[in-house]
Amino acid sequence: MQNNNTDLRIIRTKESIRVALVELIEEKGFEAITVKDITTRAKINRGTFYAHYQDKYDLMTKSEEEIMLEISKIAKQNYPAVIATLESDSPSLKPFQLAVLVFEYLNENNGFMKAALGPKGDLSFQTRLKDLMWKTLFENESNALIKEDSLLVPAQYLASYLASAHIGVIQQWLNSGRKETPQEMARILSTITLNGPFFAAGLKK
Amino acid sequence: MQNNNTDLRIIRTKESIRVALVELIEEKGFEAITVKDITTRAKINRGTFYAHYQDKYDLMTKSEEEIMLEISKIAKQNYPAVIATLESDSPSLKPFQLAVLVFEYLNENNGFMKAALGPKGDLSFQTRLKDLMWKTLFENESNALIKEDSLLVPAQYLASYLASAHIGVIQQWLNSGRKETPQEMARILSTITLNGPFFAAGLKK
DNA sequence: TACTATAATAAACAACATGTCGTTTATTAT
DNA sequence: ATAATAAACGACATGTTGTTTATTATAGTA
Repeated sequence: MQNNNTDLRIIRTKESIRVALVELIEEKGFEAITVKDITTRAKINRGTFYAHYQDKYDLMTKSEEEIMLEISKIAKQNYPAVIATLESDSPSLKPFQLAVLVFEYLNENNGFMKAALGPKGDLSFQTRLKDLMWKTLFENESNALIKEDSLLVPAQYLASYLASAHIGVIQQWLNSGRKETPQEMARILSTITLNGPFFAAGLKK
Repeated sequence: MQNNNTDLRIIRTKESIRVALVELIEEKGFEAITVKDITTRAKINRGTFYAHYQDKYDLMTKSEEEIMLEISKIAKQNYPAVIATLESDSPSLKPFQLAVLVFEYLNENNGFMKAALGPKGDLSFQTRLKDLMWKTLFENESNALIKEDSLLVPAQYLASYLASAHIGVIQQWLNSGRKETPQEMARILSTITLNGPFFAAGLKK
């Protein structure tokens, strides 16, 4: 009796499907891909694909879930410390460290991330990733944003602003060839957010 | 000899196609829509659709171009004044006024905007809209962002940050039922951007 | 009002993608 | 060695696409 996770044939098949998927998304975009494209590229029979996944959306969702889980772990393990630091007087170190971890993870999974977050990527993934960030910022039990009584704007717009802005910077980094190191990107993102975009631009003193 | 743009049959047909498109995007998302879906909903023959549009992407692109053109006009007419104000000492009035104009336009075209920018919308439209903002911020001839010599971060990340953040707030507003007025939204967006997100949250003094 | 150009229609077409079969072959675990 | 399982193969019904045909309906005009 073989195990689903140890049978070499299954591992090989799924691996080649994943590789083909990433390649094809970068080439023609997720929506333009057919199941036949994937199986031809992966050199497997079309029937075999359907033995493992319901359709291309099922494949994409399952690939995405693995990524989301990892990012979620990183965020949950580090977010409370970030907020605590922000509430203190020197909010400069911890947010930077969390950002470094995230950018290092993105860097390692660059192939999939670029494909999924790029202009030909998967809108539903981008939406879910934003939701993850949004909830981390907004719905967390010990969250400063919703406890704070001196908010100048509604908290949900603050969360949307931050979540979209951060993902926008990540997309720019991925699509322009990741020329900066994860450390440098973490510095950039922290600088803009902590100081405000116009201060970071030198347009406000 | 009838004119392409005045024949009532053509106007009626195109109008019903547009209405059907918006409805269907909200229901099942743009990518899941078939040409048959559109023509059934619009109560026209499928052949008639192909007499006016190449495919559903052609239809979407043409609908989007009208929107983009209007937004682009608003931005181009008002952006120089915004930058001029930012370079002076009291950068608070003009950005707000530009934002009001944009939010009023979005409010008027709420049906299409919600469909196209929503979670089931069109990724390529969102990408192009960001590009439009990005270029307005970054590539404009008389642009302070690229002239400024006291930048703390690379200008393209600043532009990506701002473009994504703004569209994120717009999406949040559209998807949560447009409870705030365009004026209120303009205030919210201006406040976060001019002061920085953490100042707006009261987390930074 | 009656005419005529043309838009809209119904119907059929080949090409292709989808998802599902049953059968055969190859590989794995015990 | 053998039972279990995955992969490959070919075939099938179904649905969508984009195009084309002959026919009907109608808007603008003389």
